[in-house]
Amino acid sequence: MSSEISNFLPYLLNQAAELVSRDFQPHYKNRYGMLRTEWRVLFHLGQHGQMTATEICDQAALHKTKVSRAVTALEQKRFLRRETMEQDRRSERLALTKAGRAAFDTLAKAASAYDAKLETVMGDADIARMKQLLTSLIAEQTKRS
Amino acid sequence: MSSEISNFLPYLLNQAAELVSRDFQPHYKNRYGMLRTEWRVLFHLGQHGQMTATEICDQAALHKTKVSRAVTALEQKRFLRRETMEQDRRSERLALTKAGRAAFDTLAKAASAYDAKLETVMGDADIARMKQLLTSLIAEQTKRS
DNA sequence: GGCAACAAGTTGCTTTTGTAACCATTAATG
DNA sequence: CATTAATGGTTACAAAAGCAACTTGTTGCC
Repeated sequence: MSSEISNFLPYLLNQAAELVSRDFQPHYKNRYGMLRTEWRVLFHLGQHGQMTATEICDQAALHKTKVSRAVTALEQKRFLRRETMEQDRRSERLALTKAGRAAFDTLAKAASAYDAKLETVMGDADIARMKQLLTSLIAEQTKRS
Repeated sequence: MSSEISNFLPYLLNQAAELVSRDFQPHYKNRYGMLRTEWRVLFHLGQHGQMTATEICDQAALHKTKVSRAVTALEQKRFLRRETMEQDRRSERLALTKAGRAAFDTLAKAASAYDAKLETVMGDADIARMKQLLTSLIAEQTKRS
C-alpha cells in the first residue's frame, strides 16, 4: 500500500483540500454569498488588519486578478473599504468595514468550530501536528518561488 | 517560526495544495498537454487498471462532469480507450492505451522524484507523517460524505 | 528634465469549472 | 409487464479562473 503512488503528496493534498473546503463552503456561501477567494481575502484582512492587495497576493499565494476581483466583490457587499495611499498612489489600503469585521468574526468562529470538530474525529494531537507540518511546507514552498 | 497566519485547517490545506500542485504542474502540462483533472484520471487508471467513470468519481472525489470531460480529452489524446460494458450498457470500462501507460509511467516516476525532493527539504519522517495524516483525513471525510 | 523600466491594479478575451437539465438504459413496484 | 424511479454518462449554459495587454503612477538613470 505505501509503495503505491497514491502516496503522492500533491495528490493527497489536493484531495484533502477539496474535501475539506467543500465541507466548509456553506458557511461563507449560504450566509454571505461569498466565493472561496472572497472568503480568503476577507480572512487575511481579518487577521492582519489593513493591507494592500499585493501583500494579500504574496501572503495568500493568490493571483493578482483573483484578488482584484475578490476585492471588488467584497467592496460591493460593503465588507471592505479601500483608500488610495498618499505615499504611492498606485496602491490602495484595504480595510474591513464594521459589517466586514462582523462577517469575519462569525466565520472565524465557524472555522474554529470546524477545526474542533475535526479534532474530535481525528484526535487533536494529529490535527495540531498536521497544521504544523502544513505550515512549514507552505513556508518552504513560498521561500523557493 | 509560524505566523499569525491561520491555524485554520481548510485554509492551510488549500494553500499547501495550491503551491505544491503549481510546482508539479509543468510535468503533465508541458510534456503531455494535460490538465490537472486529466492527470488525476490518468493517475487513477494507472494505479487501478480498468475502471469505470463512476468508480473514478468516487475514489478521486471528483465530479461526474469533470471526469467525463477529462475522459473525452484523454481519449482524444489516445491515452485511453473506452468500451461499453455488456452487462450494463450505460457504463463503460476505461483502460489506458500503450501510450497512456507510457505517460503514466513517466509521470509516476516524476512524482516519486518530486516527493523525494520534498523529503530532502523537509525530512522524510515529516513527509511520511504528513502523508499518513492526510490519508486518514481523506478516509474520514470520504466516509462521511 | 526626459525617457525607459517597473510596479499596482484593472479589463478583455479565452479556457475551465459548476449546475442543472437531459438521453439512454436498467431496476423497482403496482 | 407497464410505468415510474434511479443510474451512468453527456451537454448546454452560466459563473469563475487564467493570461496577456493595458492604464496609471513611480523610480532610476543619463
